[in-house]
Amino acid sequence: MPEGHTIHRLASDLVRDLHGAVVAASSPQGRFDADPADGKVFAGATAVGKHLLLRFRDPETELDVSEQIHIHLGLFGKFKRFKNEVARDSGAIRFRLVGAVYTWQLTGPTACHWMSPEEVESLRGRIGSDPLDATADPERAWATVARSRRPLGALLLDQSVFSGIGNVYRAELLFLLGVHPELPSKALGRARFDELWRLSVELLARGVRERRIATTPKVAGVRVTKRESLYVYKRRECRKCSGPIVAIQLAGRPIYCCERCQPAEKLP
DNA sequence: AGCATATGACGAA
DNA sequence: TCGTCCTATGCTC
Repeated sequence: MPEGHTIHRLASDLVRDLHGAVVAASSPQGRFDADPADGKVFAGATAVGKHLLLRFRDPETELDVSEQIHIHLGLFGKFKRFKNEVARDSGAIRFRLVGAVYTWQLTGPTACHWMSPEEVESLRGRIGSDPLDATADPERAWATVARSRRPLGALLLDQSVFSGIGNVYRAELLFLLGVHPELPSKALGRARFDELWRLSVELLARGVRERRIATTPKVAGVRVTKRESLYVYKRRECRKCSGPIVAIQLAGRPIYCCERCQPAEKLP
């Protein structure tokens, strides 16, 4: 389920398992040149929106490998963890990292390749405000939101404006905000933008903790069931008003909303 | 066994 | 806006 929370969680799990360890790296599928990482020290993982960057160090020279592995899971990608003795060569494994105890296996990514420092810099430059990045600057997103006539529901999926938000989070965020997905972005206003950013930070962070997207409240601190974890995404009936949930095509993908709780606004 | 489906993004037109 | 790529999973027959 790769929206930003998945990638940030992945980065911290990889660091927890492998940081400082010499790793064996390979590409059983043969579609990636893992050799530059083989026998190197795993030196860190960073999530940038939905992008994952992996760093390595040469154990002899103590020098960092200047290129980093750039991974983007896309819609189908998975990066799964196994105990070393259980991991096996099934399916199309693009990239495998073996540490002392755990093996991580990547399948189906949209991207898995080496990136030069310049390319990494350029990637960071084109990625919008990331709610999961403590140093993120929401003013950058606001600058676009305040000017654009595009529907807000389209901007939320545009990774150069916001990053890490995907199709589930965008639907849930707009529902919680009570805003119709087709509202022209510039009509949102500063107060509602601030609330949108606050909700994004809160919900994506919760996604990292719970390893899934959940936007409905816990009852007595208890984790809600999967069925009850979302307000509108792929649902038929609104959890608040029991009205119908409609799916509108926006930015090429369906966005689910309750047009009673998220009324279209009359614009001046 | 076969098929529909999926939380993404890109390039061509 | 459309077609294309990437793969696993869970249904249906």
